[in-house]
Amino acid sequence: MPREIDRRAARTRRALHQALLTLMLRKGYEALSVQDIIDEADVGRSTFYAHFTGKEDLLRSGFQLLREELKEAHSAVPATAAASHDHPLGFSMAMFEHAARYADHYRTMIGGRGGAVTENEIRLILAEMVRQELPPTLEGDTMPRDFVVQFIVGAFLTTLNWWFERKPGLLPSEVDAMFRGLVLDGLSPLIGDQRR
Amino acid sequence: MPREIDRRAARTRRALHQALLTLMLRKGYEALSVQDIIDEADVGRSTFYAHFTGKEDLLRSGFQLLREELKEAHSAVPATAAASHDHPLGFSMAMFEHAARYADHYRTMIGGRGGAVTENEIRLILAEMVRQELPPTLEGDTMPRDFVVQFIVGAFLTTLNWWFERKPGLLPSEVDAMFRGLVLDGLSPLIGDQRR
DNA sequence: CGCAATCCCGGACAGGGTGTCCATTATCAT
DNA sequence: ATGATAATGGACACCCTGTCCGGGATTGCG
Repeated sequence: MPREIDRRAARTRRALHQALLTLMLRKGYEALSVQDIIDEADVGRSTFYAHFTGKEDLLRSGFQLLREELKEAHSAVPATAAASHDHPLGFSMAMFEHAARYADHYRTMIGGRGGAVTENEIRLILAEMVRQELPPTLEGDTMPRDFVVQFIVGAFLTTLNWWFERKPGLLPSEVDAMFRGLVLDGLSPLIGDQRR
Repeated sequence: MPREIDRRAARTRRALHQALLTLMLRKGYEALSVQDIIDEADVGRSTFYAHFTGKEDLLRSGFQLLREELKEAHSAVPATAAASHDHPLGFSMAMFEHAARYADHYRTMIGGRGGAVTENEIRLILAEMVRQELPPTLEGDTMPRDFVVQFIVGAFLTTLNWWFERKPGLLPSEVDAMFRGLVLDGLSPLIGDQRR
């Protein structure tokens, strides 16, 4: 059974993650200090460093959580009409569907001001996820693969930002269709154009 | 005529810009302190703050220079075979040709380790440049335009990185052709597919 | 109950970076 | 020569980082 004493530590970690999210939404990532975070989380300074080595460690750890949550969501709610499992871009589709559904969650990380590090961080994480889930049978050369990943991530972030800032009225399903269209239209000439 | 006294100030600024580039290539941007920069440039602390408000100010200013240099290069050496002036993506093409020719210069900013801030900074600058030079007559809706910009910037950075890290033997002209192919193939379905 | 393990806390510390101010010196224009 | 503009070193107050330690609180277990 999970020992109570572990749960205490877990709760502290969760409090810190939550504090980071809250503050990022308000001030952005760059402007944040460890001081701010532990104040928000109401946690001692020493305690923070007992769990994480620094600010970026906390951030990475947070992304790790999001990532696991994402993969789980993808395999758990398997076959959406469009984001089928066997489509080569299925995972990316599912990823965006997830983002569209939990938009607030994503807005925290993408929309927050001063997100220089944050946005690049997100980009890297997303890219890694997309790359890992891309079927290895796309093309021979390595360049197209890298580019496909970049393309998807770009479409992902651009579409979300566009939604948040320009067309907040749209429904998740509409934005989702937009994303799908962009990816398919733009990517078809670059990959084998399988099914479509 | 330009007063000698102004030139002195200009030389100081140039020294600082140069120092920043040199150090970025060696240590990346994040790890840099103002101290390092003024040491490298052999300039007093107070002098630095007399010209710039801080590290990022210096960086921005450096990008500003690059940007002017770029626009000048584009209009001065007008009609390359491929990057014609009247093609809707002409400026982007010229931009990449420039990057391919002065690869070392770009490698400094893109390749340097720890380039989190840097890379996002570059992304923003490039995006702004591309956006401004895109003909306003691409599509009606605003979304495709944002996306086209993102697409181009993504292709730009991805291709350069791929070149630097994976295929350093290729000639600038070959990489250039690759970039052009990617952009045209990927973008044709999204814009009016003009000429091609 | 009592002991040990585990976690959390506050405070203190050295080290380094930042941005500002000022008095002083060097360089240039006329 | 003289006033204007630049550059300088140094000092200062402030904030942030990581680390360390002693003590207090909670939990697991005999």
